[in-house]
Amino acid sequence: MSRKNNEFYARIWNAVAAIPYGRVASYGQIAELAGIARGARMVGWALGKAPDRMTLPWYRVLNAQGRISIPKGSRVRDEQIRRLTDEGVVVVDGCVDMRRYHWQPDLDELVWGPAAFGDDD
DNA sequence: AACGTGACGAGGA
DNA sequence: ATCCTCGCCACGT
Repeated sequence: MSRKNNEFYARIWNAVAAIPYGRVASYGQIAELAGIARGARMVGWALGKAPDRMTLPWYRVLNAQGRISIPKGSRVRDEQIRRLTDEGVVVVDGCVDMRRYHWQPDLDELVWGPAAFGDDD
């Protein structure tokens, strides 16, 4: 913040806010959506500084492997698992099945557009 | 200006 | 599959 990059954070938060309920996205994915290629690390950093993290679906952001990146023992990690589970996302040992919950904007549009429902397989 | 840091990611051992 | 190393980007000291 303090710098013009404030807009840069806004984009990240905006991208995070775009993640649909019950779905998850990776840091790298959010970075790209925010226009910051390979800026995955920045996403996590920005989320930590998010002023409105209470209303932001930060918990829907995981690493590319579908694994929660927040260290164990952290109160926040526990909250993330709790919130995801509350949305119907199955979390096992801090891991989520990306094949099932990964948010794919393109596919999402394809699925929700026509008439199908979001549950392949 | 330089070096270290982090809620990352890809690739090699 | 797990562990380690290196590359990335922007920030903090």
